[in-house]
Formats: sequence, structure tokens, C-alpha cells
Amino acid sequence: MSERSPQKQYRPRKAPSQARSEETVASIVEAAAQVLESEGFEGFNTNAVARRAGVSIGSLYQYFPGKDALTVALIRRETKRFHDDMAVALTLRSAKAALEYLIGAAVRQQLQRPVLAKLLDMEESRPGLAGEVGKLDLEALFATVVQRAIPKHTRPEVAAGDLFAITRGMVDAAGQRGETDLEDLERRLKAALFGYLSKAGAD
Amino acid sequence: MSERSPQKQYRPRKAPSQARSEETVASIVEAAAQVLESEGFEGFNTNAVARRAGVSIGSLYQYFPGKDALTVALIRRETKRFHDDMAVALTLRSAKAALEYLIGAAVRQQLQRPVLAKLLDMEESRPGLAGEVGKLDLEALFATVVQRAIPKHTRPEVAAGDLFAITRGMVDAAGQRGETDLEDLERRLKAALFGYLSKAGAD
Amino acid sequence: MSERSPQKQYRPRKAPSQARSEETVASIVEAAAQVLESEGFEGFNTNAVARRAGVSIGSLYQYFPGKDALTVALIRRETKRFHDDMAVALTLRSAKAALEYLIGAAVRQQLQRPVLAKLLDMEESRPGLAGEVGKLDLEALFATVVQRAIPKHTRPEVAAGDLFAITRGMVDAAGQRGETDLEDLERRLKAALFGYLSKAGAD
Amino acid sequence: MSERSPQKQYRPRKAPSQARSEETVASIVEAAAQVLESEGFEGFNTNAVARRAGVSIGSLYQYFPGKDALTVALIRRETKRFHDDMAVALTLRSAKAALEYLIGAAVRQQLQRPVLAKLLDMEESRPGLAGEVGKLDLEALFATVVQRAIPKHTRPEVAAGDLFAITRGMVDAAGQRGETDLEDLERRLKAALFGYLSKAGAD
DNA sequence: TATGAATGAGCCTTCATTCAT
DNA sequence: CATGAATGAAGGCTCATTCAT
Repeated sequence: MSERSPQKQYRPRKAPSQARSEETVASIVEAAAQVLESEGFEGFNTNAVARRAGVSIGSLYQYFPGKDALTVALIRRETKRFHDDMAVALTLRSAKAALEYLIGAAVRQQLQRPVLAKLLDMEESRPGLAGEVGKLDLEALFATVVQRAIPKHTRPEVAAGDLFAITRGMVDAAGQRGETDLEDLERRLKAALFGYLSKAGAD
Repeated sequence: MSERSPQKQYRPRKAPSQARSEETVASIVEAAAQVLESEGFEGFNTNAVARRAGVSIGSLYQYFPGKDALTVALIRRETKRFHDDMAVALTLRSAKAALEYLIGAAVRQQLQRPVLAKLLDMEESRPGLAGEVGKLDLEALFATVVQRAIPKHTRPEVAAGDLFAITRGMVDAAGQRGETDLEDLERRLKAALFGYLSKAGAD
Repeated sequence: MSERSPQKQYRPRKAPSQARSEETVASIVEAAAQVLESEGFEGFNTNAVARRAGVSIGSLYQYFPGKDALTVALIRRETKRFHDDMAVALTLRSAKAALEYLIGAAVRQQLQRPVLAKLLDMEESRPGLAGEVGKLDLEALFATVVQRAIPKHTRPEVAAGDLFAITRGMVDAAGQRGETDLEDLERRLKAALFGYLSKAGAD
Repeated sequence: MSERSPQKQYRPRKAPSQARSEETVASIVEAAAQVLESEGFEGFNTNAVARRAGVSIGSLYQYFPGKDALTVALIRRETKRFHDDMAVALTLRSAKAALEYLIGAAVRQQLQRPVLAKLLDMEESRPGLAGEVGKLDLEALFATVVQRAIPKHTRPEVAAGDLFAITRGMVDAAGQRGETDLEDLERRLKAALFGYLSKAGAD
């Protein structure tokens, strides 16, 4: 059966009610991350993931209905990591500080596991997976913070989207180049974002 | 020595000397573009490309020594289209006008075949293909124009790289979202790039 | 390291730990023998072998990393059969009896599955497989026995090599012609080997 | 059309009546020899032969109805070379001298183009080609000479066959090992053949 | 007749997925 | 529930052969 059924589930097959299951699921997802990082797309296959996770391929399919579900779970995990860090920005009083925190989060996120981040960016845009993942959540959070910083901006959602795109572009490129100087990257990123706002702020 | 070198060739197998051949090669590359656009990575296989091109699989392999070579050819074709447009900027007297022309070229490029552009950006960064494509040429051209515009900038290559990354990020995102308003995108992109320069210009 | 080493493995992919697996492996090797015998080189392909073995092509590749590994396994099986029989010669006290036993073993070996033996002799000399198989083991065993029989011979390794070559030549030819009279062949082979020794013995 | 028709012709498509054609045919056969020697079986394909011969693949098929026909032609050429050399033995008065000449011819033949000789030995025994080639001619000539040397031998054809097999076995092995000392090989070969005759001569 | 572009059957191999144990 | 042997669709690629020019 190679015809991908449109009703295919991307959610884990079972809500892992027991602690044991939860552990297994987590170990599989982490194994997926590791395989993707060390072997790239070419080597990202379910058998390799199961092997690395130390479970049987049968078990993997017990928890994930298919390869895509596993990919989605991995993307969700990474997105959540990012989202949780970004959410801290919401607790900051100063809007500018919040925006700066966001920038720092983006840089941190990317430079922690750059290869993984890049690969997931790619997977994320696969038509079959589109929308299934919580990318928009990130943009929404981003937008919330941004809009607090630029209350007088016309079209704040557009601006938020652009800032997000700029961030992603610069940060991906930095990962690609193998940059490791976080502070330098952060400084340039701030220049880009605040620069954008200063020019586009009052259309 | 019959051992096939592991360093696969990415160059077309034969220079299509006859008009007939040239047509065939072009039709295969265009078919590759179409398949990639309509089927995505999953459906991008040599048999599908040959079928879409209306040639046999054997013919495809007569002109391209492998799947990667075909991908590289496609990337080169798209890159060339972009490069040729960008090169016009070099003929402009005003540095600012040149930079603005560049921005327009990037926008035009991306919005013509957005899906294709995004997919190729991805393929381009595949480890196996790295360096084989003319990506650096683009960045080099970009850098040339940028450096004329910002003679007093410290680290002009870094700035050029950042501008390139910003452009790519915004323009990819726009394509992803399905934006069609070229002028609006161009305006925002200018805001981002000139904004970046105004903030990062005098470190 | 995802780059697959060009030095393909010739060893079975997994040691068949379970009885079920062992059977499968054996049936695949036997199927390979049969296909080679009945279809010759032309028809010796992995799909045919899998079909004849009554397993899926996937199973074949679960146990053998490639076609060559399967060939090597077959050669090893046949070589082992021969080797084990020849090894009996080492237990004989009389050097002459040992040599005669060897001759008998060679004749037996060849006439049991003549076509297979000939085909494997050929495959064995394929550049890619050279050294991977236990051919030298056979010659070494042969040499051991021979040297016990001809202690005063100058260049005993050369003599052993020649005797091996004579044996192989005569026995292959007999198989090719479809001879079935083992005793007659054995008599002539003895004439050849002892004749060689009587003439070349005291250079 | 992959089904090999049993009526397939192995003879050149046209009797090359013109000198030009004869040259072309010869150059193709020589190219076949060279490809087989330098690339082995793996690289022995019609396109490679045509390329090496400096003719188009179409021309090759003009002169040979298929790949097998080309192989047969090559085997015939090599066989003829051998046969012509061996035939000189018939002119010698002494039977022993004739036999010795034969031995020398075999050694020369093998050591001139050892790889080619081995490869052709293999091709020769392919079921599809069996009988099409003139191997038996060689054995017949061999038998004629041998029988002159051993008039009192019982079963002279058997003896001739054995001598042929011994010769082929030793000479192939020598080629395989890369031996270059013709005289040494010849001496050992004589020991083998005359040794065989001395032992098997008077059953 | 020569050419070489084109053809496509068929081979090797991978990997997502299933299911008997 | 876990296991991992088994499955087979599908994809990359080669090469003998044909045929329009």
C-alpha cells in the first residue's frame, strides 16, 4: 500500500497513558533527531531510528502510525522547545526587552542544533505535512510580542511575519556557515530587525 | 581502471552538439522543474521526469549521468536566470540604484516560480551537492554590488551575507504564503535591507 | 559518517541467530546454486534467486548485502565442502595415500555438480571478488599434503601449484564433457600427477 | 526484444566483400579484444567496443547481428591465431618435436594476452555459445599431433583430451599468477605432459 | 551505408510497513 | 505489548538494440 491515504493520522497512535510508554515515545523522537542530525535526510529511515532508539521497528509502529507521524512529532518537539523559550518574553514588562529576548531565543534555538533546525525547516514545508505542525503557533507568539513593541505600526501582522522571516533567514544562514559567535549574530540580527522597524514602521 | 570513481559527475554527460539534443536536454530540465513543482520532493524521480519530458528513461541518462546531475542542472538553470538579471545591476552608475535593482531582481525571481525556488534552495544545501552549484556566484555578485553601496562599512562581506540571507528569508516566506503583490514585497524588502545597513553600517 | 564505504561487504549481513533465519539463508544459497546451474551467468540475478528460494527479494537483501556477497557465500559453501573432504587426507599416515585421497576428493567434488563447479571457478577469478573467497585455503591445504609427499622436491610450492592446476584442468574438462566414470578419471588424474612428479621431481 | 531467438546468427551479417569492410570488421574485433582486456567482463559492452573501434554503434550492428556474434568472432580470431601456430607442428618430421612445438605454442598463446585468453575460455563455455566456436578444432589438431607421438597408446583421443586439459589448466594458472618466465613454464608443462604419457601410456 | 539519439526491458537495491510468534 | 523476519512496491541506472536522418 503505497497510496498515502488522506485520512492518515499524524498523531501518536495512543495517548501514552503510562510512564513507560511516554519514555519510549520520547526516546524514539530523540533517536529520530539524532539520526537526522548525523545521517541527514538520506539516512533518516524508520529502521535506523528504531535501532538508534534501542527499540524494535514493531514498537516504533506501535507508537507512530507511520514515518510522517514521527517526523511531525519531532517537529512538534523542536517547535515546543522554541515556543517555551519564546514564551518567556511574554513575562517581560518592557516591550523592547521582550523583543530582544525573542531574538535571543531564536539565535539560541538555531545554534543549539543547527543541522536539525535546518532539516526541520525543510520537512516542515513538505506539502503533505503542511499545517499539521505548529509553525503558525510560533508566528503567532512572535506576532504577539512584536505587536506590543510596535503599537502604532500599520499592518502589524505583516511586520511580524517579515521579522520572523528575517530572523529565520539570518539564523539559518548562520547555522549553514557554521557560525558560533552567538553575540555577534545577535547584534546583527537586532540591527536587521530594528532597522526594518525603523524604516517600515510608519508607512 | 573500471572502478567507477565515487565522485559522481554532475556535469551533463555529453555536450549536446546537435539542435535535436539541445532541445531534449532543455525539455528534460523543464520537466524536472515541473515535476518538482507539482509533486514535490517525494515525486521527484528520474522516471517521472522522463515521462513528463516525453522521453525515455534511457535518454535522460544519456544526457545526465545521474539524478543529482539533473538536479544540479536545474539549479544552474534557475541560478543563471537570477544571475543574469542581477548582473544588470552592475551596469548601473548609482550604487543605490544598483542595490535597488538587485532587490527587484530577487523579488521577481522568487515570485515567478515560488515553489520551485524554495525547493531548490533546499536541494542546494544537500551535503552531496554542496559547492557543485553556483550558489556562491550569486552571493559573490550580490557582495560586489553591496560593497559598492557601502564602501565605509566594516566587514562588508559579512554585511553582504546578511543582506543575502534577509532577502532570501523574506522572499521565500512571501512565496510560501502565496503573496503576489510584487511592489509591496519590494518595499518591505528595501525597508529591511536599508534598515539593516542604517543600523549595522558603522559598527 | 553516512558515506557508504566503496568496499562493499561480502559477509552475510546478519548472523542468522534463529533457526528460522538459518534455514532461509541456506535456502537462498541453494537457490543461487540452482539458478546458476540451470540458467548460467546470464540468468543469475538476485530476483531469480529470491524467487527460486521462495522468499522475497527483501529477505535476500536482509541476509546478503549485495549480489556479490551471495556469490561469495555460494563459493564458500562449495569450497568448504571440498575443503572438508580434502582435510581427511591430513589424517592419513602415508603421504602417498594422502595424495591419492586428495585426488579422489577433487574428482568427487567436481563430478557432483560439474556445471556449478565450473561456473564458480570462473566467478572466483573475477577481479572484484579476488581474495575474498577461500580459494587460497584450498591451494594451501593441497600444498601441505603435496609437500609431505615430495620432501626432496626443489620448489615444492611451485609443484603444488602445478598439481593443483593440472587437477583443476582435467577435472573441469571432464565435467564439461559430461564424464561420469569416476574411477577412470581418477586413474588418469593419478597418471598425470604422479607423472608430473616423476619428471619434475628432481630438477 | 530480450527473448533470444534460437535462430540467432553468429556469423557476420555480410561477407565483407570489400577491403574497406574487412578492415572495419577487423578493427571492431580488435577493439572488442582490447575492451575485454582492459575493462573485463563488466565493461565489455557493444557501445564501448564501437567507441574504441572508432565506429558508430550502428556500424557495429551492420557487421555483427548482435553482441554474441561479436564475441564469437573474437573467439574465432584468437582460436585461429592459436590454430595457425599449432599447425606448424604438423610440418615437423619428428613426432616428439611436433608435440614439443605444440607445447610451446600453447605457452606462447597464453602468455601473449593472458587476460584475454582467460576471459575467452570463460565465454567459450557459455551455454548459448557452445559449439558455435571452433574449440573442437583445436582439440582435433592437438589430437592429431598427439596420436602421431603415441601410436601404441590405447584410447588416444582420451589421452589427447587430457593433455589438452592439462595444458590449459597449467597455462591458465600461470597467466592468472602473472608468470612471465616462458621457459620455466614450458619445462614444467613438458614434465606434466610427458609424465602423463609415461604413466598412462600403456594401460 | 554510416551515424548516434532514442528506446525500454530488466537488473540491483532500499525502506516503509505488516504480522506471525 | 514487543519483536524482527518478511514483504514488495518503487526507484536508480545500464546496455543491447533499433531507426530516422
